[in-house]
Amino acid sequence: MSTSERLIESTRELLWERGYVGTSPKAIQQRAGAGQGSMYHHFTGKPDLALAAIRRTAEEMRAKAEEQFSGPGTVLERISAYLLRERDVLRGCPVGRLTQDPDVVADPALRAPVDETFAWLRARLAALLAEGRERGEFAAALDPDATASTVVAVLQGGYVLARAADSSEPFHRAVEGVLGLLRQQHAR
Amino acid sequence: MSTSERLIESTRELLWERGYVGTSPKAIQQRAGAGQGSMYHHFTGKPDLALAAIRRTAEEMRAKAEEQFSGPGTVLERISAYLLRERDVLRGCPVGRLTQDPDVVADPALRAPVDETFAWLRARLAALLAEGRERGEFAAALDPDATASTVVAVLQGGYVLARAADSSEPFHRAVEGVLGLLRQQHAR
DNA sequence: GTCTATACAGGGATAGAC
DNA sequence: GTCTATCCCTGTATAGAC
Repeated sequence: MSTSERLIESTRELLWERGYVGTSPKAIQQRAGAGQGSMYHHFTGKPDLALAAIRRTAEEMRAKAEEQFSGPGTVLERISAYLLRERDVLRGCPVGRLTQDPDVVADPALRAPVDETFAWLRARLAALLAEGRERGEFAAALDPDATASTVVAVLQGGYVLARAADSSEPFHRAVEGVLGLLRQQHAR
Repeated sequence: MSTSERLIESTRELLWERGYVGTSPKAIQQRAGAGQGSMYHHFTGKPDLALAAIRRTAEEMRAKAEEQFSGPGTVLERISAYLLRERDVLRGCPVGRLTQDPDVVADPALRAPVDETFAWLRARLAALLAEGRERGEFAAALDPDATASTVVAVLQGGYVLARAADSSEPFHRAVEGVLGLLRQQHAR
């Protein structure tokens, strides 16, 4: 792996673990096994490197979600597969955590990939839910847009609850809860 | 207001805005209009002051939630009142944001108030939901514990989506979505 | 491309005067 | 109780040699 690759990967890890404010160029260099000179040769500075890292993480997150969304089964089955997918719950969401970083949110360039990721997720889930409703899988009263946001929020909030409790239990509860509510829509 | 009071209040604001890592003693002192000496006279250091601030914020959050929970109306009405309460959405949750602070989560003393707050919230909502089910407000199939976690997660995740989009819209969508799902439980 | 040297502000705290 | 001085480390970079 090239030095610039290693720098990006190290930055991705550190942003996930410690956020933007908590990640120093020095820490990045050490983890990547690169010197100062290398880093400032390949990137103009911390924001530039962070941007590359955030873009890649966002892209990866969308790709992984799409795997479940375009998988086999009914809409409810695909949404369940997405929600129940193996996740490193206590580490939280590498994209969602950035929303708590004032320096990320304040910089339009850094916030953009985060914004786009959640916008895409919500739209994709809304389309799925609308398709399910069309097929009679869900009650006509179900609001696809609102419910899509709810589903994404349950995941993001589930991570928060898990980290607060230092246990993945509340995350799984929250997912179970929203799936139960969706199933009731189904069973009517 | 006493100096020590002002230090705590300034810390609360800064923790909310910038998190633990992003908040320096110097910034706290400046906002409080206090010198270094004052701060280190009243508190042993940054963690000590943060603990006082976090405790107070957590307490306040529980008190505000309890206002809605013990208010008038059916269970669904009280939960709706809680979810629809006026909130400063783009600022996020002052307690939930701490879960993204590695230094807070790593320190049992700092994490404790955060943990207790969400544990209390989930238990309180679960009790309400169980009461509603008992009264026939909700389907017998509703799982109070899981649904309680879902409701709390929707709020916490709603904040994440709002900050990502730099708009309170996704927050309100997510709330609307979960309320819709709860109402369907009701209308059956 | 990578290294080392250098710079300078800020973080976080202690010491001692008042 | 509060103030100022001082301390050492880290953050974030720039400069220039190799």
